[in-house]
Amino acid sequence: MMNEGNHPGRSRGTAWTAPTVLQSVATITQWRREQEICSQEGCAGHWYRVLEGAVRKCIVRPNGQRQIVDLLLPGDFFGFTTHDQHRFAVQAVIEGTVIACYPRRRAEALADADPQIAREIRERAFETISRLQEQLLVVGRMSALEKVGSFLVKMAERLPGRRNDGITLPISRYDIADHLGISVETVSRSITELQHCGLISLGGPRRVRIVDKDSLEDGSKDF
Amino acid sequence: MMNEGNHPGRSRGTAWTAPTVLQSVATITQWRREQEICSQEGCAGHWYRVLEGAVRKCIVRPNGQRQIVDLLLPGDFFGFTTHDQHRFAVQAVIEGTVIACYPRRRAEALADADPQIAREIRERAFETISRLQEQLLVVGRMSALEKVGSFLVKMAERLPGRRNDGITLPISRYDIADHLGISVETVSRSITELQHCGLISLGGPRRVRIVDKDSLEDGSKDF
DNA sequence: CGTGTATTTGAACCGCCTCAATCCCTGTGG
DNA sequence: CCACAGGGATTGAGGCGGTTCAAATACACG
Repeated sequence: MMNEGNHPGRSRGTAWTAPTVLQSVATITQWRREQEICSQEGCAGHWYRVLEGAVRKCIVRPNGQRQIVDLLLPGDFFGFTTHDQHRFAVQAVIEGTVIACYPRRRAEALADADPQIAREIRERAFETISRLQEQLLVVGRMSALEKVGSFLVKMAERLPGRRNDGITLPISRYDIADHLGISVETVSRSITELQHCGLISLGGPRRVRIVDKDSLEDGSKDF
Repeated sequence: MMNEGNHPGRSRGTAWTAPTVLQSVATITQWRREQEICSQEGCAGHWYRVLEGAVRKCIVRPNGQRQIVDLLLPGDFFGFTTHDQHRFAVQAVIEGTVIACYPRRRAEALADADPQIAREIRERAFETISRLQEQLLVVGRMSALEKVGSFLVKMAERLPGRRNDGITLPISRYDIADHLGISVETVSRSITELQHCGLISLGGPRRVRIVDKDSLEDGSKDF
């Protein structure tokens, strides 16, 4: 939407210590808000990892509906695909998002040479599978309250902000809406209602603290 | 629901030629309708592949809502997980479902010894990732008509029934409902409506032929 | 032929989407 | 410093779509 000069800056030695041997073939890049990542080169030839910030993988349908099929946070890999990354747009959500990029050919050569590296890549792929399954559990809920509630719990688990002093959502209500397949207004109303029920507490729109995790996940509470 | 005598029969040399070197450590088992697969032993220690039939991975919430988080068809792998297969129930959907089971330890040892096998497992994991992403695109739709339409298209692509003489759905309307996060009645009504619009044609409840694939996927049609 | 399950259809209610307006916060420029 | 603009977030009102409850139908199996 506001993406012209498309050459990201480079940086070395970011805050995130990447515990992977793939490090040796990685290129670290930094991206601006709403900037398209790797879309022009076809994606299929590289694997990626988010080191800082947040990334969304999305698609816009002919109707105009946008779907955010995946939301990547620090530590998450993406680009694990069999064929071409067909129709997905990948873009940085927040300013200063840092991405590690691994050329697929070279990474696979490393894996062929060292079983330990092969194991690690396999493990990362399995993590991706687990993450997508969790996401299906969230999006597959029937009521908006359940979707938003379980989404917030999942985010709290994935975001680094430890010890229950709350998290800072990296994405807007609009993103949450397109991620869960509901409207922005419903997202806002749901969050407000969850707050009134005492299941969460807010300190600003993006600051969320999980109060009653179990009720949020079950969706079985009286509300 | 109807799962007592829990010892599956064994069979060798099924119709499905499994094109994988993992074959050497595979145990082939056959399962009855609604039979629980591998749930008691904790799943985490094995990888699986569907050779015939169909398998669902699901969860039942405290509310009583059942969610089918994954639907496995012939050729699909499952059990690619990092930790324990936490809370999922895996069960055969149709009679005579054939599963290949690979002990994780032995399979990983094979991968360590042969980069080619490691590549294959990696590729299978990537296929799983692609499948889950496709699924997220389907359940993430906003209208029931779009969900059901794109679901049918995806099933037609995945099921072996080649040449557009139609497919035979391996699962019931109830399964589709719990898979898409909508009610059974809505599934039925959606299918009826898609038929009336001429986007699909039916020959019995389970026999579906895709007529207008593009309109089904876009969901942008006049309806 | 009876029983149970799967599927379809109907009717009423409610949740969510849509459209619209308002509020809030941040940044910008006079 | 204030005015203004713009995007994000919230709130309100109305209509539609989907859930729920109920019943009818179709079909397989013993």
